[in-house]
Amino acid sequence: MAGNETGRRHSRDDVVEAALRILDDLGLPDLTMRRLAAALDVQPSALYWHFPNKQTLLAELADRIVAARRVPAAADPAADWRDAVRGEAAALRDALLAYRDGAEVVSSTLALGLGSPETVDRLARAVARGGFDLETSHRAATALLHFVLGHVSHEQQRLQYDSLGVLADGDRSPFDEDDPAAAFAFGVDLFVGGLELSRSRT
Amino acid sequence: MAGNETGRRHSRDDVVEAALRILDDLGLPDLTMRRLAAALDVQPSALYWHFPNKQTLLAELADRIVAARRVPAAADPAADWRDAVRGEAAALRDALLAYRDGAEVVSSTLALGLGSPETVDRLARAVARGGFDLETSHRAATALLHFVLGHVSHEQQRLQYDSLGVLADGDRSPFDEDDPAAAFAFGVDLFVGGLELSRSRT
DNA sequence: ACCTGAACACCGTTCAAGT
DNA sequence: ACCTGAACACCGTTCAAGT
Repeated sequence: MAGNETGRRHSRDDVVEAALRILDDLGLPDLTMRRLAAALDVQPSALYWHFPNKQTLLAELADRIVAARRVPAAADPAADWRDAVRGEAAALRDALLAYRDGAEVVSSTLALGLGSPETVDRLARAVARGGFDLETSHRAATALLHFVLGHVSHEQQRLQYDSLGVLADGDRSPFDEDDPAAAFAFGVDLFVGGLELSRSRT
Repeated sequence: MAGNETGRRHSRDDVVEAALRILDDLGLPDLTMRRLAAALDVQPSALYWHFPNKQTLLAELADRIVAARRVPAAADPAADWRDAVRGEAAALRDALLAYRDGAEVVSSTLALGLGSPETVDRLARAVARGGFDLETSHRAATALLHFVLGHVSHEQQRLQYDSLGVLADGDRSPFDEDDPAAAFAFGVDLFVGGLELSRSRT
């Protein structure tokens, strides 16, 4: 149950893996230091030998979640920059969806300035292949990232509600979306289109 | 200190106003039911006569924060739809910035499906003035809303860091932005441009 | 209509001490 | 190198009872 069958003590990696398991099984609100410690059969204080605090642990989880994303086929340097941007965005969405509450975990550590800048950098590089300057690429990338995180957070929240059966049929807010993948693609295309237009105007 | 100088007991409105004061003075993490009760000179349990739980209280705060936004001059039905969208987005940003952690409060209640759909509806109506169908307007509005909330959350997070003096000079991540208002306008224009392009293609 | 008092079941974090 | 034991200073929420 503790992910370590030999009687040995835990590594930092054991802690992270147990945390990811709790996150995926129970969700972010139930990922507490005390529950994590119990899953590892140690006292809560033992976790503070591996991580200075919970935020740092969450940042590590966020990094692993986004690092697990596939490299899009559109990363092919010969591919059109629009497809590169679409591919990066889709890969990011998939990675966030791979863990329960993944978008929230990544959002929170991003807001705190923790976590690596890799995520926004990759998006910015895809945009830059359209010939945009650094600042434009960067601004577009952060705007797109905000959309992706907001969209997937919302998507995952609905998953939870639906599984809890909280919503009576037809009790859904108009803010909800029947086809999340299509709504996502539409949003991404809005960005791509906006960039395209801004270029054709210079 | 309790906002009620007569010896009378508190109304639901008193509770909300005290909560908004704590939010603005101390921030969302310090807005606890116990602290709120102390500010009103009542026991924590007293709050549960006015609100069933903390989430409902936060939803009320979120509604008040967004309801306080000015109606943009561009709401003039004769104005260009692009300016209407820009105006709504800017008014929303201003409203969120008016309270400490305003964007986070609104985000959290939006994600939970609480709070009124007014916010996304207003944006959707502005978009619809460009002649887009209902679904397109709605999708564009939610995408734009996600950008606005993500952007302002990040902006407010940085305000907090700066005021705490946590960041050594030049220690800022490339995800940060020197001119938030310009970056915001750029992001909004990306949306507007994308919509414009999508229309010119039909 | 609005609140008290007391309790329940939790949190994250620190720190001296142990092996 | 990794963990225990005990504590500190908190949380949100419930519920019977009071005025």
